[in-house]
Amino acid sequence: MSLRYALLALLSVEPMTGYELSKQFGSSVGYVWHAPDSQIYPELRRMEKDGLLAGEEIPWGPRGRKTQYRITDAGTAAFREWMNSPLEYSRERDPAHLKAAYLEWADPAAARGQMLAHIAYYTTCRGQWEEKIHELQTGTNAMLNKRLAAMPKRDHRRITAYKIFTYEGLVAKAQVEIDWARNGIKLIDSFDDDT
Amino acid sequence: MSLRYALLALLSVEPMTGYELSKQFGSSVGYVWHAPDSQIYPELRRMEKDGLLAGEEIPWGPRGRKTQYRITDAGTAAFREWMNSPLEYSRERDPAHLKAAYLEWADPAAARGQMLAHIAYYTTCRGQWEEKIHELQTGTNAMLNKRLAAMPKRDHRRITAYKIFTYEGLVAKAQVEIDWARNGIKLIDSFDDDT
DNA sequence: ACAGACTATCTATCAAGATAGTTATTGGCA
DNA sequence: TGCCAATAACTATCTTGATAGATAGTCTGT
Repeated sequence: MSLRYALLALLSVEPMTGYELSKQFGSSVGYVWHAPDSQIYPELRRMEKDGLLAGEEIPWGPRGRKTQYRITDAGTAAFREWMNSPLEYSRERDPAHLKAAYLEWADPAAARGQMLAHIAYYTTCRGQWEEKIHELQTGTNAMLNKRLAAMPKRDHRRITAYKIFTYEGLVAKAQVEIDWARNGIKLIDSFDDDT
Repeated sequence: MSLRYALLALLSVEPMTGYELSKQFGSSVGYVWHAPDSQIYPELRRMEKDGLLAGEEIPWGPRGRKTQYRITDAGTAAFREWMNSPLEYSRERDPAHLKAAYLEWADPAAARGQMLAHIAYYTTCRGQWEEKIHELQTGTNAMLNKRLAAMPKRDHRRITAYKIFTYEGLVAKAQVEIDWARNGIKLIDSFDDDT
């Protein structure tokens, strides 16, 4: 159900087409929520049917046309309600840690390789998130600027701070994964040496 | 697909029935992988059909019977192969951080409540994981002792170390979430005060 | 003898997510 | 003018996961 709210979040800034939304899922919100277009288009239609969005067919060139979705009052209310309701925590499901618990089954080389891949993956994530923080701090984030333009000036600092807070949390998470995997390599090495 | 490998991991220690396995998902492995029995029973049957497990009907009381599954050589090989193959990282999907990015939409009280719930949830997790570490360190973990009994003595330290390493990673993750939410509360308070 | 908790298994349905396509138009550039 | 990348949208299938129940036998204690 979070896809629905991720879409409402984006459309709360400005109306967008399904295509534009699916692009967003590859950049901005994409860092906290990802979805392919094959999930987005049907969900948008469902949301329109539920009255959360209003779709408008707009022409695109001589023959082409596209549907731009605008959030309705009901949509805004639904989003606000979701924001005010507690989050349900679903059970842990963490393949990386599941595998780590049985690392003695892997060859030392493969185990090391997986730890390095873990480090590489989270290093990339951390880099992208740090870049986001930089954009937010320097006022060069397009989405944020659009959002701020539609909001009273006194809320600007608060809105920006929450975004930075979010990405800082993600950076910290990535850092923990990196540190953990580094310890993993040390551990693997220590047992590989004294064979 | 990880459910399959979580089951193989458990059955690599000793044969178990579907019921026993589903109990395990509520305790030991349950902390890194959870699944309801309605997923476990069909998966076990599929795995038997695929030759990874061998099921044996064993009587239980006068009329009752249960199926105990034992890992086959093909099952062991499949598990080892999974352990040696790199993990695919799926895209981020993190409702807590998604919500945090739009925290200005929530009432300060609700926002604070969610941060407190986040802290409470991860504090519970951290406690359980720390307890697991304690069990592993003091040799009081039943599953680990069974596994060690079936393994050459020289591997004992390594096997135990990997388990502890896993849970230490989980504890660190939980700690980061707790610290993050604490910062969140500070942030919310700072904006709520100067209204 | 019966209640009640626990063991054991199975089914059905639904939502969510992953994967891999198909179709068609636009707009820039060589 | 023709090619190609980008825009725009849709469809189908499959797997996974979530939720709620149905069924039946066992074991312990009163």
